[in-house]
Amino acid sequence: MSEHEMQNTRESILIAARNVFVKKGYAGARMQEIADEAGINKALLHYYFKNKETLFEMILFEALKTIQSGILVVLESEMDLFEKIRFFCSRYISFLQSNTYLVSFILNEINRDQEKLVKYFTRAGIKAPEKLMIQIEEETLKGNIRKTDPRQLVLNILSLCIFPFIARPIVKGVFRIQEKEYNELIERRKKEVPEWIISSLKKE
Amino acid sequence: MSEHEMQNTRESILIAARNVFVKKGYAGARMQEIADEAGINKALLHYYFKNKETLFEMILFEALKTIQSGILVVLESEMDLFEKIRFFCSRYISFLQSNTYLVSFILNEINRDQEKLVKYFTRAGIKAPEKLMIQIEEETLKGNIRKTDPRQLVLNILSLCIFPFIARPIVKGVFRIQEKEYNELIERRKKEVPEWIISSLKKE
DNA sequence: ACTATATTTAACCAATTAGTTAAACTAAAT
DNA sequence: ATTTAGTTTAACTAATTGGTTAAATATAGT
Repeated sequence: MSEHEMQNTRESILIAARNVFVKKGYAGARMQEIADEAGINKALLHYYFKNKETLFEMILFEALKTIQSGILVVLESEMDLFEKIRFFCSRYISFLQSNTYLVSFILNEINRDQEKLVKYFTRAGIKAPEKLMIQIEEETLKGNIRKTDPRQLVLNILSLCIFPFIARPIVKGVFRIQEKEYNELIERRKKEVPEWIISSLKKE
Repeated sequence: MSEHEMQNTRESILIAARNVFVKKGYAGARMQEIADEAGINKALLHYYFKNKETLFEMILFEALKTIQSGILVVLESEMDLFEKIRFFCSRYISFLQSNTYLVSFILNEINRDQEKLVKYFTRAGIKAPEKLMIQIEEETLKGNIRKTDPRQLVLNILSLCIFPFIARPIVKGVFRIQEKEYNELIERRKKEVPEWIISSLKKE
């Protein structure tokens, strides 16, 4: 087998495992099911990953690095405040659209070992967005925006971007929205979320 | 044993189970651990609840009914729009403050059996808030508020109220916020969330 | 006192499951 | 041709776990 095919196998295991972990959570996931979904057998699965825990942790760590390098970096960039909010929200939602597993994967384990989870966050380079928070304080001082706790603003942005992905199955069920329509609804939020945020910042 | 003590045992099992399910999820929860946490033995646990699944479903159903009767009813009341938004947000956050287990409990199983979960929601009487959505449409038509998709507004309210409870451990960890301070931060949101929502509704 | 029910103890079973092992097979690389 | 590494098959083990059972004990209501 070529090194290329080896990468293929490895990759298909990671994707399979990711899917199973998302659907079943860590405790509910079965190594056999992961092997099946990857189209291989259990022996080979253990040949690549020595056990369930390291497999899980590798995926988690990859996921966090993806989040960090894929979007959170935007928060430290040099744009002005409103531009940054618009860019970030839109890009964050796009990012979650093409990485739907991410939220569920992390959410599933959020109550399991919180300390460990936070350690992984920091090890993946995820930290409070200092640059953005300073910008907010500056604009507040200049009187350009309403007096705002930067942490609340960040929390609001994250809430509005992420929650619709978390609550998707419930909202779809309760509001009787089809998958396609729900996706369109999310699509519109790329433009709307930043405007809602900004209108809450503007002085009345 | 009196009927009262019997109720006590039953109740302590439900609370114990709830805690264990929140921390470990359905698959990760152990009947032995639930028994231990309830201060009884496994035999007695099965004497009260015939198996893990029914125990879990009873708790889930109770939780959903609590949400429905505790807060969602507000959405169907006769208040005017802004008043309703203020009342609802504040009350929802209060409710989650005193029922912290609720969000985690539901979240843990959201990817497990989505159809079943939605069935439970409807059986608990949880449905789209027609009254509120009509109010929004009316106010939009009257030109009192910006043109707004009612479903987006509901989603925004839920996002801003619920997400801080979901993301608590991560936000605390990443922003280095202590439990007490985080609670104060949430406390402030009771007044602030509705104002953010309302300012996003007002015409510029 | 008698009954019915709550509770404990302790052993047990059957099924599941993470992980192991060893032998055989395949195919690329040298 | 030989080596090396990926892969399969198939059986196995050791531990865990949901659930059961039966006998003994406790206790409240009658």
